[in-house]
Amino acid sequence: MEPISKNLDLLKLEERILEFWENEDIYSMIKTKENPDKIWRFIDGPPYTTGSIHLGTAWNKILKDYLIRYKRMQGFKVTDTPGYDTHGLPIEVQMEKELNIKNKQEILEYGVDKFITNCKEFAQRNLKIMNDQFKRLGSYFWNWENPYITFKNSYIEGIWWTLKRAWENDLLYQFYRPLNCCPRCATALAKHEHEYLNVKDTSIFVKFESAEDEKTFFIIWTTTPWTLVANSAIMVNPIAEYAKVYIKDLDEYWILSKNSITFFISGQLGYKYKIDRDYIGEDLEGMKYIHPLLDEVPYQKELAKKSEKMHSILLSEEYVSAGEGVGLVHTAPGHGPEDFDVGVKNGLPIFNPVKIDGLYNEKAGKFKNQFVFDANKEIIEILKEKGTLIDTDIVEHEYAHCWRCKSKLVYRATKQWFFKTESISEELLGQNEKIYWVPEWAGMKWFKSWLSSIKDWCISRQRFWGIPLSVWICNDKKCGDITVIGSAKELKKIAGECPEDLHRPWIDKITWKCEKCKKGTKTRIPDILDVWLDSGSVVWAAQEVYDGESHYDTWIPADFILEGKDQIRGWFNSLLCSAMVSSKRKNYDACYMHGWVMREGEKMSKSLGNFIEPEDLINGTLKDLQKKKSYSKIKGIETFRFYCIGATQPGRDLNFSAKEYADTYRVINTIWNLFVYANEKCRLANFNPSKHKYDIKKMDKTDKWLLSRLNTTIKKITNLSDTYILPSITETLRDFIVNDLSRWYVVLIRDKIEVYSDDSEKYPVLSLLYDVLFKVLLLLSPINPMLTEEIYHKMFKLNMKSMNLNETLSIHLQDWPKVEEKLIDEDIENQMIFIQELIEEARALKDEYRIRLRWPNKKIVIVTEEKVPEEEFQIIFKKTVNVKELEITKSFKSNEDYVKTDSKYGIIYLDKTVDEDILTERIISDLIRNIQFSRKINKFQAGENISLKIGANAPYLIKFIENSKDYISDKVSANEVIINNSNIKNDKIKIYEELKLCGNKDCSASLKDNILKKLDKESNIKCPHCNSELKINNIRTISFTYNKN
RNA sequence: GGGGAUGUAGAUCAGGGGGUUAAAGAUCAACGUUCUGAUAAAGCGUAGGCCGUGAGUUCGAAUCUCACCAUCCCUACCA
Repeated sequence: MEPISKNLDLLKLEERILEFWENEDIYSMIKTKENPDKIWRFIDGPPYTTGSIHLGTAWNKILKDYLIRYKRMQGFKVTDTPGYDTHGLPIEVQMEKELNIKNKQEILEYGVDKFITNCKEFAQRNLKIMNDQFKRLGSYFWNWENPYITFKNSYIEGIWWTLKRAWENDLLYQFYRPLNCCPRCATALAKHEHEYLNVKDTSIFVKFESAEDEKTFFIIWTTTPWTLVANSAIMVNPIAEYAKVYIKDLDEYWILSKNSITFFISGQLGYKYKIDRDYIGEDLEGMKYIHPLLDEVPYQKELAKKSEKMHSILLSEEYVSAGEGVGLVHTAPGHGPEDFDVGVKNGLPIFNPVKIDGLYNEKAGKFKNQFVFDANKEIIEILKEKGTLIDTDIVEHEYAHCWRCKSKLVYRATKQWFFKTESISEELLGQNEKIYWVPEWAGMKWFKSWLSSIKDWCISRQRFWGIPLSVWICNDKKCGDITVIGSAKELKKIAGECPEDLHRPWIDKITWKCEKCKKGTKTRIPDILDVWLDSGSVVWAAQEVYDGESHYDTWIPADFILEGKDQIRGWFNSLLCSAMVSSKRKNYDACYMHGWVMREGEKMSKSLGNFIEPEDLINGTLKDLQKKKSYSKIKGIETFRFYCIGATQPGRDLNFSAKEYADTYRVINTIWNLFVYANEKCRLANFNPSKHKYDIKKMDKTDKWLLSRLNTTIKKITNLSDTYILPSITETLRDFIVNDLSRWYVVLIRDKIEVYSDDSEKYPVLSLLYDVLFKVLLLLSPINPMLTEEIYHKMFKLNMKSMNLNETLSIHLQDWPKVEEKLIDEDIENQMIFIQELIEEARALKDEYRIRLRWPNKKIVIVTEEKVPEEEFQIIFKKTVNVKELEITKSFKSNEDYVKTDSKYGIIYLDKTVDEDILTERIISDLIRNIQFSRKINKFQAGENISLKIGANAPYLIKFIENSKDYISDKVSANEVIINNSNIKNDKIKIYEELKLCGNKDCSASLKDNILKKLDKESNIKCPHCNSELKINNIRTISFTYNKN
């Protein structure tokens, strides 16, 4: 057994262990050990390879790492393949920044092939960096050499398989409809890519002139003036009340909802008015108006010819509420899903004059090539000039933005490809019921609610760096036949060729003669796929990485996945949807959802400057930690590992606080100290685990209690791990190690295992402690893999045979400890709790009467109705409270010798009287304590002998010392004790100390420096223990001296 | 607008399918003190809470119901 360093330097320790794992290739030993028949199928949700990881990513990987390690120790073969999301806007946007490219057009000018190559390199570069960062977290035994990467051909083929299956299942279709598009990225976006941000917009009230009645206007309100260009109709609610109102100030008639008359006309505008006539909404149907921008947008005249209903009032009960606004809703079917709905129902042309980059096209007339949001102002100006603008308002509302570049999105009708997820909503909900969610509400509330309002999933994007849609369409207009390709092999078969790299632009070159009409050419549609489909299909797309074969149809659902709450609409959603559209079954059985890492209650973000990177913790460079000196030691990642696993309930945000993080370090330090202590005791005793054994039959109750607690703890942690209740694991383990082991068991066995102890139990107890500590180390190893590896090497590795276990090079080749049910004894645990409570109360009572714990008392009487604890627990009580006699009874008659306290278990009486024996023990224990302390200050080793000389200035003290001579020499390792009849002089050659005692003989308490200092300055100082007045000339002294070493 | 989570000591959080008990827990911080050859460790004690606010159900509510307020999140057609 090697010594363990008293100083815990986690930074160096971690680096050493990581190097050891690397050099010895522990990972391949783990893989060799795994049982191929018992698989725990875990799927890593892939992070984007956009840069370095932050604390939230670290948290995520550490939680996963805990379970990977745990399941391995339980004998599972674990799918430990990490993944990286490499496609999509996140990377394109970053790449554009790097290349100083401002928009899509510039990419085309730069060259798509070069751009794609750049993106791939960028992804690979970041992947390597992130790989190293994850490994540094201690999440080391993963298949980092061979992660699944979404840009690989084999992966792309997996996604094509999804498309083909969805096509065959009739769940893939193309459709023209309004969708939110990002004008900067020039692509359509799906619902899960919208980010709602609060913005202030100018809203306008506009009057549309009636085409039929003179001086009559329809009043509408909108926050998006730019959509007026494409206005096609006005909607009203058929059953709401409307009115035609005469506006005296303007000498004209307005039609609007009755509700809005008062607040709007007289309230907001201050006009005098008179109601001319009432309408019910349906009365208004078919009334015609003149489009307010007819001169500027001449195409509107063309449109008017296409449908009778253009520029007229339509009815919609669903989308118009008369309680809001003015009750008439401006409708542009090309710019809103509801407008679209109503437009289609009424046979209106779907007019979208906006290009994908947000600029108007030529059909917008005067506004051609203007950016829609810039046009707002001009439109308002024009309306003002025409006198049709009634009023403007600033409204603050939430508006959808691009998740990557934060541009305001533009609703515009466009032709896109969709998965029919809305139609399978019921099935999705049904599958969700069968998923085991932690926390339960993540699935049964959040995800359920998401799935119930699910819309068809728009999967096509008008971009470059992504998986190309494997859809080829015949360019013959009459034919238009569609082929969906499911693999590279299939493509080669049908087209005769297949590019080496399946990305754009190479894939775009693949065409073939239409096999249906024999005239046209099949050409690929230019779109790429929504990046969320990439990761959504991982279960089969990464099949090759998982087990070396591509067999998409036979995929097996993941046993477990774990991600943050943003994945409800992200990965959790895309996984389930892509499995359902392709295979009509679910692809994960259990799902753990965690929150986000917050900092002092705020979301961490680069813009707020409260962003923490794992390196800040590892190197101890976090400012909050440098502020306090005692925090400056906290380095490395092990503290964070322990902290983040237990810091918060499942599903809740982790509010990172430097203080709590530092508190966790104290726990780690206590655990370390515990092992240092045990290690030292074992070594001093020449403890040999294969020779010295404990025998369960001969054990006392304290030891049985420890084994019971250990097994209770193993059982609990095993249960928590199996049911994925992660946060309670560290709490349970901490409680056992710190409270039961360090603060209680070690205190009880201290005397037995001291170096000078010749207790017959010494070696059995050491053996038990050793055994329990090893199991603890195993329980801790998935949480703190590096710390435990170090201790394993120093203390346990060479002795594994003695515990009937194989000696392994790493602790991570050991198995999870088994619960020994028969050792769990509830009665013993309860009795111990009971006696601990009593001990606390009794100690508090001594404390109240200023009786030091090392001073014995004659007797304690406990009056209680509770069951009397067994003899052994009473012995523990007597020992730890330091009392000679304990009586537990149902009734007791007290006298003036006793003081008492009421406790929740009964009344505790303490005999506070002092006789000669008690007094001797008091004085001698104070003396011994002082000698011990002095030895320590002067750096004497434990067990190192001294030659001691003691003197005192009172005969009774001399007598007591004489009587206890042997006892003293034992305790302080003195091979010689000389007792002097008077005080010894300080000769400065030897170490000299003295104790000042209270002059009250029955007290004789040794006085602390602060009391003595006070006594020097002022009179009327009372002894804190006996309350008698202290006088300088009455103070008694014991002095001692011993050789320096 | 709709939905959800959270609200318990100075801080961070447990608990809570109503009630053995007059008394609501933990950890950290504060204060006091003890113990100690694990020693830049550890223990004990004290103080600190109308369990967000207000109603309701009940013999009895921190716990169940409703409303409201606050924080955060999700969702959405604010036209």
